Amino acid sequence: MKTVNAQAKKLKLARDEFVAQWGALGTQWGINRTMAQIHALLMTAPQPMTTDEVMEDLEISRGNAHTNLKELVAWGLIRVVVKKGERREYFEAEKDVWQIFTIVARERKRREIEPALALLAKCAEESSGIETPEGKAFNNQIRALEDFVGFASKMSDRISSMKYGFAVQMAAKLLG
Amino acid sequence: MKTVNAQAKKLKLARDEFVAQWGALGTQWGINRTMAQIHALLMTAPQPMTTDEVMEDLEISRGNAHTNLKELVAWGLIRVVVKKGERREYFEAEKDVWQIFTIVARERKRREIEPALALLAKCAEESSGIETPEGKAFNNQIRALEDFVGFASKMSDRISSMKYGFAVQMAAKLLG
DNA sequence: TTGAGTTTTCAGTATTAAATGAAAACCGTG
DNA sequence: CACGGTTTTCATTTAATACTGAAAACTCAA
Repeated sequence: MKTVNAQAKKLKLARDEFVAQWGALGTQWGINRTMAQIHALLMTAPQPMTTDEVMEDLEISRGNAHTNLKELVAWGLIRVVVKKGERREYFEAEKDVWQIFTIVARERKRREIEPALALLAKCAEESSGIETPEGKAFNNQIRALEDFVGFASKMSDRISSMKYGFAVQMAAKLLG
Repeated sequence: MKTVNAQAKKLKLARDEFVAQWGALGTQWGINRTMAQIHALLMTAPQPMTTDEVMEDLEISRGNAHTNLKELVAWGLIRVVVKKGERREYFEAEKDVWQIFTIVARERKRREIEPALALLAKCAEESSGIETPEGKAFNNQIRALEDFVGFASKMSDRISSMKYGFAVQMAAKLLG
Protein backbone atom coordinates (compact mmCIF):
# COMPACT_ATOMS: atom_id res chain seq x y z
CA MET A 1 0.00 0.00 0.00
CA LYS A 2 2.70 2.41 1.01
CA THR A 3 4.70 1.88 -2.16
CA VAL A 4 1.65 2.12 -4.39
CA ASN A 5 0.82 5.41 -2.76
CA ALA A 6 4.34 6.72 -3.13
CA GLN A 7 4.35 5.71 -6.76
CA ALA A 8 1.02 7.38 -7.36
CA LYS A 9 2.48 10.58 -5.92
CA LYS A 10 5.51 10.29 -8.12
CA LEU A 11 3.30 9.81 -11.15
CA LYS A 12 1.20 12.82 -10.30
CA LEU A 13 4.35 14.88 -9.99
CA ALA A 14 5.72 13.73 -13.33
CA ARG A 15 2.40 14.26 -15.03
CA ASP A 16 1.90 17.73 -13.55
CA GLU A 17 5.34 18.68 -14.75
CA PHE A 18 4.57 17.37 -18.20
CA VAL A 19 1.29 19.25 -18.42
CA ALA A 20 2.76 22.52 -17.18
CA GLN A 21 5.78 22.39 -19.44
CA TRP A 22 3.90 21.21 -22.48
CA GLY A 23 1.70 24.25 -21.98
CA ALA A 24 4.73 26.50 -21.91
CA LEU A 25 6.01 24.87 -25.07
CA GLY A 26 2.66 25.42 -26.70
CA THR A 27 3.20 29.15 -26.60
CA GLN A 28 6.40 28.72 -28.65
CA TRP A 29 4.36 26.75 -31.14
CA GLY A 30 1.85 29.56 -31.45
CA ILE A 31 -0.76 27.54 -29.58
CA ASN A 32 -2.22 29.01 -26.48
CA ARG A 33 -1.03 27.71 -23.18
CA THR A 34 -4.30 26.37 -21.87
CA MET A 35 -5.05 24.50 -25.06
CA ALA A 36 -1.67 22.80 -24.95
CA GLN A 37 -2.10 21.99 -21.27
CA ILE A 38 -5.48 20.41 -21.77
CA HIS A 39 -4.08 18.43 -24.64
CA ALA A 40 -1.20 17.18 -22.50
CA LEU A 41 -3.59 16.37 -19.68
CA LEU A 42 -5.91 14.34 -21.86
CA MET A 43 -3.13 12.62 -23.76
CA THR A 44 -1.90 11.22 -20.48
CA ALA A 45 -5.28 10.63 -18.85
CA PRO A 46 -6.10 7.00 -18.09
CA GLN A 47 -9.79 7.80 -18.57
CA PRO A 48 -11.83 10.37 -20.48
CA MET A 49 -12.39 13.51 -18.40
CA THR A 50 -15.23 15.97 -17.91
CA THR A 51 -15.00 19.74 -18.22
CA ASP A 52 -15.17 20.02 -14.45
CA GLU A 53 -12.30 17.64 -13.94
CA VAL A 54 -10.19 19.59 -16.41
CA MET A 55 -11.11 22.86 -14.70
CA GLU A 56 -10.20 21.52 -11.30
CA ASP A 57 -7.01 19.88 -12.42
CA LEU A 58 -5.64 22.93 -14.22
CA GLU A 59 -7.31 25.48 -11.93
CA ILE A 60 -8.90 27.39 -14.76
CA SER A 61 -12.34 28.88 -15.31
CA ARG A 62 -15.22 27.11 -16.95
CA GLY A 63 -15.21 29.45 -19.91
CA ASN A 64 -11.54 28.89 -20.55
CA ALA A 65 -11.83 25.13 -20.24
CA HIS A 66 -14.86 25.08 -22.49
CA THR A 67 -13.33 27.23 -25.22
CA ASN A 68 -10.16 25.24 -25.41
CA LEU A 69 -11.84 21.86 -25.23
CA LYS A 70 -14.00 22.86 -28.18
CA GLU A 71 -11.00 24.14 -30.05
CA LEU A 72 -9.20 20.84 -29.51
CA VAL A 73 -12.27 19.00 -30.74
CA ALA A 74 -12.32 21.24 -33.81
CA TRP A 75 -8.70 20.33 -34.50
CA GLY A 76 -9.54 16.68 -34.05
CA LEU A 77 -6.98 16.21 -31.31
CA ILE A 78 -9.63 15.19 -28.80
CA ARG A 79 -13.08 13.63 -29.08
CA VAL A 80 -16.31 13.91 -27.17
CA VAL A 81 -17.30 10.66 -25.49
CA VAL A 82 -20.78 10.09 -24.15
CA LYS A 83 -21.26 7.55 -21.39
CA LYS A 84 -24.64 5.90 -21.30
CA GLY A 85 -26.85 7.02 -18.47
CA GLU A 86 -24.67 10.13 -18.06
CA ARG A 87 -25.65 13.54 -19.20
CA ARG A 88 -22.38 15.40 -19.26
CA GLU A 89 -19.71 15.06 -21.88
CA TYR A 90 -16.39 13.36 -21.44
CA PHE A 91 -13.34 14.13 -23.52
CA GLU A 92 -10.58 11.82 -24.60
CA ALA A 93 -7.45 12.53 -26.59
CA GLU A 94 -6.21 10.90 -29.73
CA LYS A 95 -3.15 9.07 -28.44
CA ASP A 96 -1.62 7.73 -31.61
CA VAL A 97 1.43 9.83 -32.38
CA TRP A 98 1.17 9.50 -36.13
CA GLN A 99 -2.46 10.59 -35.99
CA ILE A 100 -1.49 13.54 -33.83
CA PHE A 101 1.22 14.45 -36.28
CA THR A 102 -1.04 14.31 -39.32
CA ILE A 103 -3.69 16.37 -37.57
CA VAL A 104 -1.22 19.04 -36.58
CA ALA A 105 0.36 19.00 -40.04
CA ARG A 106 -3.04 19.40 -41.70
CA GLU A 107 -3.99 22.25 -39.41
CA ARG A 108 -0.69 24.04 -39.84
CA LYS A 109 -0.97 23.69 -43.57
CA ARG A 110 -4.43 25.19 -43.50
CA ARG A 111 -3.46 28.08 -41.28
CA GLU A 112 0.08 28.79 -42.40
CA ILE A 113 0.79 27.43 -45.82
CA GLU A 114 -2.41 27.95 -47.73
CA PRO A 115 -2.80 31.64 -46.92
CA ALA A 116 0.85 32.18 -47.86
CA LEU A 117 0.30 30.43 -51.14
CA ALA A 118 -2.76 32.51 -51.88
CA LEU A 119 -0.86 35.71 -51.19
CA LEU A 120 2.07 34.66 -53.34
CA ALA A 121 -0.19 33.72 -56.23
CA LYS A 122 -1.95 37.08 -55.97
CA CYS A 123 1.30 39.05 -55.89
CA ALA A 124 2.79 37.02 -58.72
CA GLU A 125 -0.29 37.74 -60.79
CA GLU A 126 -0.34 41.44 -59.96
CA SER A 127 3.30 41.87 -60.86
CA SER A 128 3.40 39.66 -63.92
CA GLY A 129 2.90 42.45 -66.42
CA ILE A 130 5.56 44.77 -65.09
CA GLU A 131 8.44 45.08 -67.50
CA THR A 132 10.90 47.17 -65.53
CA PRO A 133 13.99 45.38 -64.18
CA GLU A 134 12.77 45.86 -60.60
CA GLY A 135 9.40 44.49 -61.56
CA LYS A 136 10.90 41.43 -63.12
CA ALA A 137 13.14 40.82 -60.14
CA PHE A 138 10.17 41.13 -57.80
CA ASN A 139 8.09 38.79 -59.89
CA ASN A 140 10.89 36.25 -60.02
CA GLN A 141 11.41 36.26 -56.29
CA ILE A 142 7.71 35.88 -55.62
CA ARG A 143 7.46 33.04 -58.10
CA ALA A 144 10.41 31.26 -56.54
CA LEU A 145 8.70 31.49 -53.18
CA GLU A 146 5.39 30.39 -54.65
CA ASP A 147 6.94 27.36 -56.30
CA PHE A 148 8.67 26.34 -53.16
CA VAL A 149 5.72 26.79 -50.85
CA GLY A 150 3.49 24.95 -53.30
CA PHE A 151 5.97 22.12 -53.38
CA ALA A 152 6.15 22.01 -49.58
CA SER A 153 2.38 21.95 -49.44
CA LYS A 154 2.17 18.95 -51.74
CA MET A 155 4.86 17.14 -49.77
CA SER A 156 3.01 17.75 -46.57
CA ASP A 157 -0.14 16.23 -48.05
CA ARG A 158 1.69 13.21 -49.31
CA ILE A 159 3.42 12.47 -46.07
CA SER A 160 0.32 13.07 -44.01
CA SER A 161 -1.66 10.63 -46.05
CA MET A 162 0.90 7.85 -45.67
CA LYS A 163 0.51 4.93 -43.36
CA TYR A 164 2.89 5.30 -40.45
CA GLY A 165 4.77 2.16 -41.34
CA PHE A 166 5.39 3.39 -44.84
CA ALA A 167 6.62 6.76 -43.65
CA VAL A 168 9.02 5.09 -41.26
CA GLN A 169 10.26 2.79 -44.00
CA MET A 170 10.87 5.73 -46.28
CA ALA A 171 12.55 7.66 -43.52
CA ALA A 172 14.79 4.71 -42.76
CA LYS A 173 16.35 5.10 -46.18
CA LEU A 174 17.05 8.74 -45.53
CA LEU A 175 18.45 8.19 -42.08
CA GLY A 176 20.40 5.10 -43.00
CA MET B 1 8.30 57.67 -69.34
CA LYS B 2 4.62 57.56 -68.55
CA THR B 3 4.40 53.78 -68.79
CA VAL B 4 7.54 53.24 -66.76
CA ASN B 5 6.09 55.47 -64.08
CA ALA B 6 2.77 53.64 -64.10
CA GLN B 7 4.57 50.33 -63.85
CA ALA B 8 6.69 51.56 -60.98
CA LYS B 9 3.49 52.52 -59.15
CA LYS B 10 2.00 49.14 -59.82
CA LEU B 11 5.10 47.47 -58.49
CA LYS B 12 5.10 49.55 -55.35
CA LEU B 13 1.48 48.59 -54.80
CA ALA B 14 2.13 44.89 -55.24
CA ARG B 15 5.18 45.01 -53.05
CA ASP B 16 3.43 46.93 -50.27
CA GLU B 17 0.65 44.40 -50.34
CA PHE B 18 3.14 41.58 -50.13
CA VAL B 19 5.00 43.14 -47.21
CA ALA B 20 1.85 43.92 -45.26
CA GLN B 21 0.29 40.52 -45.77
CA TRP B 22 3.48 38.60 -45.17
CA GLY B 23 3.65 40.42 -41.85
CA ALA B 24 0.13 39.33 -40.99
CA LEU B 25 1.03 35.76 -41.89
CA GLY B 26 4.07 35.97 -39.69
CA THR B 27 1.85 36.26 -36.64
CA GLN B 28 0.22 32.92 -37.54
CA TRP B 29 3.68 31.44 -37.74
CA GLY B 30 4.55 32.68 -34.28
CA ILE B 31 6.91 35.29 -35.69
CA ASN B 32 6.25 38.88 -34.84
CA ARG B 33 4.67 41.05 -37.45
CA THR B 34 7.45 43.56 -37.84
CA MET B 35 10.09 40.91 -38.21
CA ALA B 36 8.12 39.22 -40.97
CA GLN B 37 7.48 42.56 -42.68
CA ILE B 38 11.13 43.51 -42.67
CA HIS B 39 11.97 40.11 -44.02
CA ALA B 40 9.45 40.50 -46.83
CA LEU B 41 10.71 43.98 -47.54
CA LEU B 42 14.33 42.92 -47.81
CA MET B 43 13.58 39.75 -49.74
CA THR B 44 12.05 41.89 -52.43
CA ALA B 45 14.44 44.82 -52.21
CA PRO B 46 16.52 45.44 -55.33
CA GLN B 47 19.30 46.85 -53.12
CA PRO B 48 20.45 46.46 -49.53
CA MET B 49 18.67 48.90 -47.23
CA THR B 50 19.62 50.95 -44.18
CA THR B 51 17.78 51.00 -40.86
CA ASP B 52 16.41 54.43 -41.74
CA GLU B 53 15.02 53.25 -45.03
CA VAL B 54 13.32 50.33 -43.32
CA MET B 55 11.89 52.64 -40.65
CA GLU B 56 10.55 55.02 -43.22
CA ASP B 57 9.16 52.35 -45.48
CA LEU B 58 7.29 50.49 -42.75
CA GLU B 59 6.59 53.57 -40.63
CA ILE B 60 8.03 52.06 -37.48
CA SER B 61 10.28 53.37 -34.73
CA ARG B 62 14.04 53.08 -34.72
CA GLY B 63 14.03 50.74 -31.73
CA ASN B 64 11.58 48.40 -33.38
CA ALA B 65 13.47 48.39 -36.67
CA HIS B 66 16.75 47.82 -34.89
CA THR B 67 15.53 44.96 -32.72
CA ASN B 68 13.96 43.08 -35.56
CA LEU B 69 16.82 43.63 -37.98
CA LYS B 70 19.19 42.19 -35.39
CA GLU B 71 16.85 39.28 -34.79
CA LEU B 72 16.75 38.52 -38.50
CA VAL B 73 20.54 38.68 -38.61
CA ALA B 74 20.66 36.26 -35.66
CA TRP B 75 18.43 33.86 -37.56
CA GLY B 76 20.64 34.21 -40.60
CA LEU B 77 17.78 35.36 -42.80
CA ILE B 78 19.48 38.69 -43.51
CA ARG B 79 23.07 39.87 -43.53
CA VAL B 80 24.85 43.08 -42.71
CA VAL B 81 26.54 44.65 -45.71
CA VAL B 82 29.13 47.37 -45.36
CA LYS B 83 29.71 49.72 -48.24
CA LYS B 84 33.15 51.20 -48.45
CA GLY B 85 33.37 54.83 -47.53
CA GLU B 86 29.99 54.55 -45.75
CA ARG B 87 29.62 54.40 -42.06
CA ARG B 88 26.15 53.03 -41.61
CA GLU B 89 25.10 49.45 -42.08
CA TYR B 90 23.06 48.08 -44.92
CA PHE B 91 21.01 44.91 -44.73
CA GLU B 92 20.28 42.40 -47.44
CA ALA B 93 18.17 39.28 -47.34
CA GLU B 94 19.07 35.75 -48.24
CA LYS B 95 16.98 35.22 -51.36
CA ASP B 96 17.51 31.56 -52.08
CA VAL B 97 14.35 29.73 -51.11
CA TRP B 98 16.08 26.51 -50.11
CA GLN B 99 18.44 28.47 -47.87
CA ILE B 100 15.50 30.28 -46.33
CA PHE B 101 13.77 26.98 -45.73
CA THR B 102 16.74 25.35 -44.05
CA ILE B 103 17.31 28.38 -41.85
CA VAL B 104 13.70 28.44 -40.73
CA ALA B 105 13.69 24.67 -40.23
CA ARG B 106 16.82 24.84 -38.10
CA GLU B 107 15.45 27.66 -36.01
CA ARG B 108 12.11 25.99 -35.49
CA LYS B 109 13.84 22.80 -34.51
CA ARG B 110 15.88 24.66 -31.96
CA ARG B 111 12.95 26.53 -30.50
CA GLU B 112 10.16 23.99 -30.80
CA ILE B 113 11.49 20.48 -31.14
CA GLU B 114 14.52 20.38 -28.91
CA PRO B 115 12.82 21.74 -25.79
CA ALA B 116 9.98 19.29 -26.34
CA LEU B 117 12.42 16.45 -26.63
CA ALA B 118 14.19 17.48 -23.46
CA LEU B 119 10.91 17.59 -21.58
CA LEU B 120 9.83 14.21 -22.88
CA ALA B 121 13.14 12.63 -21.96
CA LYS B 122 12.90 14.08 -18.47
CA CYS B 123 9.34 12.88 -17.95
CA ALA B 124 10.12 9.45 -19.37
CA GLU B 125 13.03 9.17 -16.98
CA GLU B 126 11.03 10.36 -13.97
CA SER B 127 8.23 7.92 -14.65
CA SER B 128 10.30 4.92 -15.66
CA GLY B 129 10.32 3.28 -12.25
CA ILE B 130 6.60 3.50 -11.61
CA GLU B 131 5.03 0.07 -11.65
CA THR B 132 1.34 0.91 -11.34
CA PRO B 133 -0.82 0.44 -14.44
CA GLU B 134 -1.35 4.19 -14.69
CA GLY B 135 2.35 4.78 -14.35
CA LYS B 136 3.14 2.33 -17.10
CA ALA B 137 0.53 3.83 -19.39
CA PHE B 138 1.92 7.31 -18.76
CA ASN B 139 5.45 6.17 -19.39
CA ASN B 140 4.43 4.42 -22.60
CA GLN B 141 2.65 7.46 -23.95
CA ILE B 142 5.57 9.74 -23.14
CA ARG B 143 7.98 7.33 -24.75
CA ALA B 144 5.88 7.09 -27.88
CA LEU B 145 5.93 10.87 -28.12
CA GLU B 146 9.63 11.00 -27.41
CA ASP B 147 10.41 8.45 -30.10
CA PHE B 148 8.33 10.26 -32.64
CA VAL B 149 9.65 13.70 -31.90
CA GLY B 150 13.19 12.37 -31.93
CA PHE B 151 12.53 10.80 -35.26
CA ALA B 152 11.07 14.02 -36.65
CA SER B 153 14.08 15.89 -35.40
CA LYS B 154 16.49 13.59 -37.20
CA MET B 155 14.45 13.83 -40.39
CA SER B 156 14.49 17.57 -40.22
CA ASP B 157 18.27 17.54 -39.94
CA ARG B 158 18.67 15.21 -42.83
CA ILE B 159 16.44 17.12 -45.14
CA SER B 160 17.94 20.47 -44.16
CA SER B 161 21.41 19.25 -44.95
CA MET B 162 20.48 18.05 -48.43
CA LYS B 163 21.33 19.89 -51.57
CA TYR B 164 18.17 21.40 -53.02
CA GLY B 165 18.47 19.35 -56.17
CA PHE B 166 18.64 16.16 -54.21
CA ALA B 167 15.65 17.04 -52.09
CA VAL B 168 13.62 17.81 -55.18
CA GLN B 169 14.66 14.56 -56.77
CA MET B 170 13.63 12.64 -53.71
CA ALA B 171 10.39 14.51 -53.50
CA ALA B 172 9.68 13.78 -57.12
CA LYS B 173 9.46 10.10 -56.30
CA LEU B 174 6.97 10.80 -53.56
CA LEU B 175 4.84 13.09 -55.65
CA GLY B 176 5.01 10.98 -58.75
C1' DT C 1 -43.77 22.83 -18.41
C1' DT C 2 -40.80 23.06 -14.94
C1' DG C 3 -36.43 22.83 -13.05
C1' DA C 4 -31.90 20.77 -12.19
C1' DG C 5 -27.91 19.77 -14.63
C1' DT C 6 -25.02 21.15 -18.19
C1' DT C 7 -23.12 23.81 -22.01
C1' DT C 8 -22.32 28.14 -24.29
C1' DT C 9 -21.58 32.95 -24.70
C1' DC C 10 -19.51 37.29 -23.87
C1' DA C 11 -18.56 41.79 -21.53
C1' DG C 12 -15.14 43.03 -18.57
C1' DT C 13 -10.48 42.25 -16.68
C1' DA C 14 -5.87 40.59 -16.58
C1' DT C 15 -1.80 39.12 -18.71
C1' DT C 16 1.58 39.01 -22.06
C1' DA C 17 3.95 40.63 -26.10
C1' DA C 18 5.40 44.34 -29.08
C1' DA C 19 6.50 49.17 -30.17
C1' DT C 20 7.91 53.76 -29.03
C1' DG C 21 11.13 57.37 -28.31
C1' DA C 22 14.55 59.37 -25.94
C1' DA C 23 18.86 58.76 -23.67
C1' DA C 24 23.17 56.40 -23.49
C1' DA C 25 26.85 54.07 -25.61
C1' DC C 26 29.67 53.46 -29.36
C1' DC C 27 33.04 54.67 -33.16
C1' DG C 28 35.72 56.55 -36.50
C1' DT C 29 37.73 61.11 -37.96
C1' DG C 30 39.65 65.43 -37.69
C1' DC D 1 40.03 63.63 -27.26
C1' DA D 2 35.93 65.83 -28.80
C1' DC D 3 32.29 65.72 -32.01
C1' DG D 4 28.77 64.16 -35.44
C1' DG D 5 26.87 60.23 -37.09
C1' DT D 6 25.18 55.83 -35.89
C1' DT D 7 23.78 51.95 -33.11
C1' DT D 8 21.97 50.07 -28.92
C1' DT D 9 19.35 49.91 -24.79
C1' DC D 10 15.38 50.20 -21.98
C1' DA D 11 11.56 52.35 -19.12
C1' DT D 12 7.18 53.43 -20.54
C1' DT D 13 3.16 53.02 -23.45
C1' DT D 14 0.20 50.62 -26.47
C1' DA D 15 -1.82 46.74 -28.64
C1' DA D 16 -3.00 41.94 -28.83
C1' DT D 17 -4.40 37.91 -26.58
C1' DA D 18 -6.13 35.07 -23.06
C1' DC D 19 -9.04 34.34 -18.95
C1' DT D 20 -12.82 34.99 -15.74
C1' DG D 21 -17.27 34.58 -14.01
C1' DA D 22 -21.81 35.17 -14.29
C1' DA D 23 -25.84 35.11 -17.15
C1' DA D 24 -28.25 33.00 -20.84
C1' DA D 25 -29.34 29.11 -23.50
C1' DC D 26 -29.98 24.57 -23.97
C1' DT D 27 -31.60 19.67 -22.71
C1' DC D 28 -33.73 16.09 -20.84
C1' DA D 29 -36.56 13.72 -17.42
C1' DA D 30 -40.29 13.88 -14.42
